[in-house]
Amino acid sequence: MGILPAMSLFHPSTEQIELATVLSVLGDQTRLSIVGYLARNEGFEINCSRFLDLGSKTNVSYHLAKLREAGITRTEVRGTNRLISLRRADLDQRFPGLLDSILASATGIAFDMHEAARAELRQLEREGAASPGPVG
Amino acid sequence: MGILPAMSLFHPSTEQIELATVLSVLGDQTRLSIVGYLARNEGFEINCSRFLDLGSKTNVSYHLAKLREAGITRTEVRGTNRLISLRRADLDQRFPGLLDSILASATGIAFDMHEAARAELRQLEREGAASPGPVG
DNA sequence: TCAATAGTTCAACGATTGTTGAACCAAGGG
DNA sequence: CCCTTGGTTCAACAATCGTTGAACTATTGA
Repeated sequence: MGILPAMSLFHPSTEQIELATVLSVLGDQTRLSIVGYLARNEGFEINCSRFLDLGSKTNVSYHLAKLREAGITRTEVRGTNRLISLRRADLDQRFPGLLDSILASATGIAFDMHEAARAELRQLEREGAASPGPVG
Repeated sequence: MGILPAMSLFHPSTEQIELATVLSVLGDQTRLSIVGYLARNEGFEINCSRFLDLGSKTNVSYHLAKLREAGITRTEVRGTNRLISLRRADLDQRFPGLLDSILASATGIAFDMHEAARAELRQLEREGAASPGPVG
């Protein structure tokens, strides 16, 4: 329908991010786990499959869409896969201190994705061309 | 049925308060309004009827129960009515900074209960026996 | 004692949520 | 070119949510 070059995904602008929406979207263990993982791995390129042990492929897709539509994460299309990142700056600007206090409160929850995965991630970053610097 | 002196309402202990529950319960405009009002009126005796312009009696009762069961508010039975208060100390202990950042982020929302009501409240506090000091 | 007051419980409802499998689509790599 | 890989869309589902009016309970005050 659209004549847009590469159908990009919807992201609310910073101003459009709603507190009640952010809170209700974050009021879910799975999503909290995803956000916690993203927070501890900022600067790395995280794609959807990284969260497959939190649910089925469909399910992860569902939760990531919720996070994106709420303005909590950004999803950039990179070839055949999506890179997910926290919209930390935007959230900090809109709701100062909120994300940090939530992340701090969330420590010790199940988003402690098995170390195997994290090690593998580092390994991939190392041997892949990508540097661990900020995405984009 | 119970042999308890005065069937008190259920309140989770501080340790039992769950982050995801708090966030999802606060992810609702009506509840956010209630909590905002309670925060700006700490020390005053607030009863359920104070929130009647946010919904029907049944509805307010429903939301207040949600807040209480999540550990966000405390409800004490005082004669024929209930006094509602924020469990600020408990929340601060469990999730430091969280409540404050939410309240700060929530400013400017509809929980700006018409000034008439606030004036009336002060009036009642003044002419009633109760002092405006901390409840309890 | 009787009635008013403050609030809860109940049953019902339509709407939204989280989850799933099957089908689908869009790049890239052999 | 075909097929694999990474991810979305769809239809369906059971479960929970927010809302309502009617009935109910409990306490207080005349």
